[in-house]
Amino acid sequence: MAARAPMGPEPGDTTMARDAGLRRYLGYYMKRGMNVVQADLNATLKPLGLRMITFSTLVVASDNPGLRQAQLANFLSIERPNLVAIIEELVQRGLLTRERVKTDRRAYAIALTPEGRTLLDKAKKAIEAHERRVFADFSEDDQTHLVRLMSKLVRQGSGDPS
Amino acid sequence: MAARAPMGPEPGDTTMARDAGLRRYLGYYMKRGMNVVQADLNATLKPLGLRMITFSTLVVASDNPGLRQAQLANFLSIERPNLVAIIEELVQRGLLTRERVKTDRRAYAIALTPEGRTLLDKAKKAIEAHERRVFADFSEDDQTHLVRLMSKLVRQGSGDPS
DNA sequence: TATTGTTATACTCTATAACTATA
DNA sequence: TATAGTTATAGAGTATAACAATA
Repeated sequence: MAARAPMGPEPGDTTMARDAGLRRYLGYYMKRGMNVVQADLNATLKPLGLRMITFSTLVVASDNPGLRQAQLANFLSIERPNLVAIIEELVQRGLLTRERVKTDRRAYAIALTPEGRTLLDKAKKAIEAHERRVFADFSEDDQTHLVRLMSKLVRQGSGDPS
Repeated sequence: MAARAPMGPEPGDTTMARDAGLRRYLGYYMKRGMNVVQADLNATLKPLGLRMITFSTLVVASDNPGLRQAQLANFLSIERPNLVAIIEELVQRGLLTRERVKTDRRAYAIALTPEGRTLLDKAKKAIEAHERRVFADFSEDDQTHLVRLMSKLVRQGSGDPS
């Protein structure tokens, strides 16, 4: 490394600033916090061959047996076209069934197979361990606060004045 | 729509569950909150021709004049290859300069142009309005809590026991 | 040998338009 | 005409390997 110049910062001098300018924004803190959660979540699900969206799909399909894809996409807040490959993957792996609805032959009813149930149970345990790990420093109050604050954001985003 | 069957839920019945199974996870609340913030942030920056990453790049470059790309990528928590196109875009638009470092001819020193400064000032004002809008329901205490909780996550993610 | 910036590449996530078959 | 699922496509975001120039 070159010797320090006798006066003033040399190019690339980083005596302090770094990301200080970004720490003025609440959104920056949220992004960094979310990155930590998401990285650990992905690492948690990887050994099970799942991602966040496939895990969520199994959870919602499990809670709403017989759901149609359009409704499933709606509950998952993703576009219908993007759900197609996800469903296809889970059906191919024998985790979901996709059966024609008798009363509407356009639609498919989605449901978990026994194998899907088994994997989902395992994944839920892994996710619960993941949350205990990532939110280890969170008191009960912290957790309540987090849910309250995030819910405020979601209400704000939906234009709901309640 | 078909008449309701006399007993039991028909396929696709959604009398209650929806995403209830996901609401057991703190990460789900964070994801949904983050989605609201990010959607409004992107809409805010779009008229200025900026994205979250280009805005952040201008902020950090502004606070650390003469920074090298590798350091910049480090501060922005992105991989060096992914910064190349971002810098190139901002240089092409006349917002950044990229000059060879005299003492190390491998490296470039990044700095804002006057045009970059002007746009950044405008973007900062837009982002501040965005944060007032999105976090409108947040009290001072809420904001303090949010920063504290997110910082706990970041410490957890970095393995920092402090 | 190691580092800076770069190229090439690939995978995920997301969004839209348009098609088909049904309703 | 409208809806369910699908196809094709395109844009971001992110990650890794490998190269040329320089240290």
